[in-house]
Amino acid sequence: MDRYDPKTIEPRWQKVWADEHTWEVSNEPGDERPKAYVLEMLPYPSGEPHIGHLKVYSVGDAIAHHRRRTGHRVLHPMGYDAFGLPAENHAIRTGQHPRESTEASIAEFRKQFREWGISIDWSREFGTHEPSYYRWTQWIFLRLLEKGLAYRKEAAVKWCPKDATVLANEQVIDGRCERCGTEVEVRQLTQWFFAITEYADALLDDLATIDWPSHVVTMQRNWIGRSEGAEVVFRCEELGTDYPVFTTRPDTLFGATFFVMAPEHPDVLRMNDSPEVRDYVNHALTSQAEDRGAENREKTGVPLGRTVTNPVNGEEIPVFVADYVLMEYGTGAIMAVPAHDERDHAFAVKFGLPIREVIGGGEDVQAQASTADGPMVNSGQFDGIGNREAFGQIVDWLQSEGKGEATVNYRLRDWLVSRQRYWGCPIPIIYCDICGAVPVPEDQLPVELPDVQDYAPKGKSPLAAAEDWVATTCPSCGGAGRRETDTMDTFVDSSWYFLRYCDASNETAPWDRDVLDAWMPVDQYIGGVEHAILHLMYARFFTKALADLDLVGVREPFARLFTQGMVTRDGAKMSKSKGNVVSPGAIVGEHGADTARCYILYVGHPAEGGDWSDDGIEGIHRFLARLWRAAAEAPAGDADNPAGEPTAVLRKAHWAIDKVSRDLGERFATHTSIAAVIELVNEIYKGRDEMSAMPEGVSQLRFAIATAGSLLFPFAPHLGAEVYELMTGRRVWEEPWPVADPALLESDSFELIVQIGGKLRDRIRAPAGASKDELEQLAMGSEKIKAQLEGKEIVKVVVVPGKLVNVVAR
RNA sequence: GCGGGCGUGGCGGAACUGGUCUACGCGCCGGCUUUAGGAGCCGGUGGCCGAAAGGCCUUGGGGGUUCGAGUCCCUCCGCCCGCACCA
Repeated sequence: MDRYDPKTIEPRWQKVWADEHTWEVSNEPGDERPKAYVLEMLPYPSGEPHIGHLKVYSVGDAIAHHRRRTGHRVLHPMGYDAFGLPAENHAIRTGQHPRESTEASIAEFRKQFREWGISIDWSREFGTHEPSYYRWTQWIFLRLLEKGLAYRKEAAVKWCPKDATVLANEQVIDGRCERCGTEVEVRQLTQWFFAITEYADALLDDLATIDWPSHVVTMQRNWIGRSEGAEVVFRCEELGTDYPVFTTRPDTLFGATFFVMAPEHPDVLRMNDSPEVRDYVNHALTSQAEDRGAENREKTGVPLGRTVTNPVNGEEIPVFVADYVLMEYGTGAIMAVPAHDERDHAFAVKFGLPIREVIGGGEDVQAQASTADGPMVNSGQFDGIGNREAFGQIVDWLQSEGKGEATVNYRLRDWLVSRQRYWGCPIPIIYCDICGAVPVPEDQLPVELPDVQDYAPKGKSPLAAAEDWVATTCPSCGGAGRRETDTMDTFVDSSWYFLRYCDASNETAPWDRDVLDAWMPVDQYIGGVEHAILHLMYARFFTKALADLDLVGVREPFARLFTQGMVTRDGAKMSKSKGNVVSPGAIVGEHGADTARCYILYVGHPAEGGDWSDDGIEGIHRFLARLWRAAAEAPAGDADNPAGEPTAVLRKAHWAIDKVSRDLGERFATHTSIAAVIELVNEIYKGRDEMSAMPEGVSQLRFAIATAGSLLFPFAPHLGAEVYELMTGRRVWEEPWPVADPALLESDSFELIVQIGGKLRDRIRAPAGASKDELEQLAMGSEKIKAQLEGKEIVKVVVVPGKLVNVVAR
């Protein structure tokens, strides 16, 4: 009883919250409080939680508690993104079923979350690998299929040879597999896709309707990569074929002096299949991303000995194959305008091709491509018109001639969702020789994942080995059928989990529409920036598609997003190879959950990376111990009615209420919130003897201690609850968030800064609430000021009430 | 290269609409307490000069706006993050 001991305090409160189901919220109508859906990104359960988990759930929990205590009905659930490669790779090494290792890990996560005292509604918990969940993942897949948003096609796709599976474009970083870093290959395969590109404009436009960090918005905007321009048809008379190109600069059409095709373009060899061309194409196809993508790389290419016709002036221009043109973007062929495009300029210089300026007033285009605006030149009927206007006029003219039209191009590709892996959600499709790809009927869902002996990928899904499972009957004709053996990308699982939480135990539907609409959207989403494109784009796409299917009532899933920074240790990134990993389990075991949670929120603004140092955590522990001791040793009294003249500690308590409310409610500044409570506790310590000596001081002291516990509760829930109960006998989470008394925020006097010409000359006490005139008189009455102003002419006097008086003199 | 962010003590970092720069913590120094402690408590701590009072300087460098700039503007330097031959 004489020492702060988290080992006894923390389990006691955890038991109260578990026994009373304190954090569960009902879906039944009748609760009139406004709703707040606070959600942290669900963890991927692998091994034990790491320090990043401690951080994200500490931040989210603080927000959830704050919302509850400001009168909201808070949904704060938890689940596990359980399918995925690491568990499967572990299975390949050890033979242990991925379900076993995953569920062991889930059990560990759950245990630690409870030990951390995170306020989760456990009644809504699930893992995405449970048939009762993925049944609905499959159900949604079939809805998308019906709507034409899921489809199967043969395409050149990215293949990771190490993981032996295809990858989505978003999972390829600099030509390498996002997971294992292996360079990806391109393969021609028939795969399942989701038509996310149909939502490209909506995904772009609706960014304006959500409150997200600007860098995430920018990343999504870049990824979607919308460009407005025109498709223009160049005809090759010799082959009798039209070649459309996409350009964002139709105003430069008259400056096109050659034409370039990507090496992958299917017509390259039709144009010219000489050994030289074949060599170039083969070389370009085999040399992969790393050198092809290299910046400012020397341009290479081969002339194809053919020409195409420029539709605006009938000019015949030569055709080249060159690897600076990408097959994936636009049409895989371009019109080259060396005067106004840097890349084309470099190519023209190297191959001695003409450079014709078509927009005047720019730089010397023979030396350098100009991108400046100006009047059109060398452009026939368009000469003299400003290029911006000419843009539209040329498009109109092309359209009327049937040689082109205005189009929009996107960088975004459809989402490839097939994976040739075991540990994922089976795709609910049956192939039949007669009926083709047939959806599994709804009443046969879920298509459960069968057990297999060997998880190792062999270029086809390990599921193919489960022959009893694969062989089935066609739901359409009753003949022999074979199940799809690919599984879905795990990002599909996490693209709708936030919807399932709303109605997690519904067995007849993924959710009830009324229940869903009552909770959605997520009001505050919290997670790492690493998902800025992948998860956050896919989840937005799902929400929009489901809205169009009339299954959800919102078009954006996450109204407000907060991205937290990475935790480093002593300035370095934590990694197993460096051996500098801090395990939350160890820290919590040593210092207690409250200390660990407060420290991680205290080391810096949560949006930025915090630096963990083992020395620093002692300071927080000391502070918590001081607060506990203050409560344990406080003289008896009444904490609710602080009577008498306000003492310094009472003012400090109100100041802390004001500060923490603002920081936690609006600025997410948990570190300065905790600093404010530390200051309050220091104030309590400083004056506790004299205050306890006077009767009204006791109640003010106890009020201040209770306030500290109350304000600390979102960050250190166990100690906050303990201290508050010691002072008031009540449960802090059932109490409203305290409101600062404005009258006590300011003291009755303050230190007035008196400056002459912006330089500090004197400090004097001034009464709070004094008028500008009174402050000015007071300042001018100061002996020091009088002395220094002697013989000078006062030009003007600036008065900032509550702060300073500045005299400008000459 | 393009877009965005940042630069404050020995360290992590505060500073709301321009108004006492360095809150809070770590570290360090001094003291108290303890059988002892790497435990606890109290005090001090931006730099330079000074016994002190006090003075001068200080938010990456330079310039500007202002009575007043960490904060706003220009410029240079440095770091971080995204995008990167996207036509």
